[in-house]
Amino acid sequence: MDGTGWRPVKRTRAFEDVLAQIERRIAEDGLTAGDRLPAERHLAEQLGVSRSSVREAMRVLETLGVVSSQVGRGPDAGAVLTSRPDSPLTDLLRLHLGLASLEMREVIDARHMIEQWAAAHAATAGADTSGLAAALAGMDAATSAEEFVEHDIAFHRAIADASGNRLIAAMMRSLRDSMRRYSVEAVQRLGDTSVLRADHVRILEAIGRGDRDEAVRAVSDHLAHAYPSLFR
Amino acid sequence: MDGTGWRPVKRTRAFEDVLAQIERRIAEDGLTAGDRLPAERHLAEQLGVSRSSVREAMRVLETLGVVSSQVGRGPDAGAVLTSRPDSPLTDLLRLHLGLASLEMREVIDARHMIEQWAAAHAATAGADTSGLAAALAGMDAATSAEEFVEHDIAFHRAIADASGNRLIAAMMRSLRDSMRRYSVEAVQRLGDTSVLRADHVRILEAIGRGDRDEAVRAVSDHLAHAYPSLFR
DNA sequence: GACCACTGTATGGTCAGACCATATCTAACA
DNA sequence: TGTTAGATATGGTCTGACCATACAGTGGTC
Repeated sequence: MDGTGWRPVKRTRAFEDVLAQIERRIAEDGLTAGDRLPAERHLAEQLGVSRSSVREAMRVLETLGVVSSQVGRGPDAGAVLTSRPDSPLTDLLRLHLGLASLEMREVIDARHMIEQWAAAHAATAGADTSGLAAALAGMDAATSAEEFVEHDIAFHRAIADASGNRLIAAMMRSLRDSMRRYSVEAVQRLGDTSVLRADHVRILEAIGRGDRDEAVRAVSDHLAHAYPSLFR
Repeated sequence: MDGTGWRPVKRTRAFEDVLAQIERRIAEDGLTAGDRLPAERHLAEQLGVSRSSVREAMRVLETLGVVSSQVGRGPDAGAVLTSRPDSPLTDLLRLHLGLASLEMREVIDARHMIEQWAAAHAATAGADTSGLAAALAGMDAATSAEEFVEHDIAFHRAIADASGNRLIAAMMRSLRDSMRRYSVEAVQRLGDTSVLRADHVRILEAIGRGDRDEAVRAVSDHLAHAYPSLFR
């Protein structure tokens, strides 16, 4: 004991204080996407820290998809609150895949779970399937694996968006984006995409007529065809 | 036209270069959790940028749960690669809930999806249920809603961990952490927790005897009891 | 030899101040 | 009225300094 009072292990860093203050203000003032934060120099003065610390906090918020910074002057300049949960999720997954702290198997399992959920909800909600049809046409017209995958992504993305849950849709987009390269390789390895095409048609039709169970089965079969090595 | 050649809209910022370089090195050198990054000053010199820019990149990586920084000297000091997808996910969800860019309904739907998946896989895998039983005992002994929720979180977390998918388990933990406050209110509003207890016992037993379908149903019923206002 | 206190040093954390690039605003001017 | 030139506020970057921390070494003491 030192008799001077006690200090817990962790000192909070200056930028963490800034983060907490900003988060508090967001909650208290009810700030939402589109609202502006004070300029870095003003925040630094108000909070009694250096501009560097404010900037580090800004980087964190930007990384989390909560603010976006523009230079210059005027109503659109400075740090503006945004709402982009996708790109942080994508970065997160990509980096952790790179670090080998996640295996592709786990990512594909997660995708399986989300795709089934989204297809079921899209079918139940009687979603508009014109976007799906357009993506399908894009796949038919594709002349390279990369191009095919782009439209494939658009197809599955449309299902997720149609599910009506923005969080789950964001997860879906991030998963798909972070495994884009792997998908291209999978398509190249497969060579023939006619099986995938048939799967897509089956999914589209099941959703179109609101057949939930068939939509779920179709998605499941589709993933098994696309990544045969990962399914027993 | 200015005749001097053309410049695309977006200039990359210095810290973004640093990020790209570090990510490249992680991929090329096959760095994984536990490996150290060069010191900030060295990185700054190697990459030809200021230390501030390196620090901003570090904040980003730290936010994404990829590095962790320690001061001091020795083998454990400096920036060390880590693997914590949980805390970034939690921060992400908490901030976006605060920003009202996500609704609680969406978060609970996502939780529903993940809980069902995890319960099904835990049941199929014949998971050890001793952790679940311990959490159940903790809930029985709890004397406040906060305490109850802590053990409740532990219970559901154990199911997610038993599913064998680290990504999905991380999603589960993050979802649950970000809605901790809401859970406490829900328990207080409910008053009597005997219904929840019965649900937990039912889930535990279904997983214990490997009854996948019953586990899924039990989880679904449980969430309906816990958040009655969000289920039709 | 074993232990302990002191000093050195590499690390991240923080700050102050300067300058640049950019985008808008303002006022003078034609 | 339209245009242009300057003023200004913003983020982006750099430099250099100093602090706090925690280990590495060094030397002394027992």
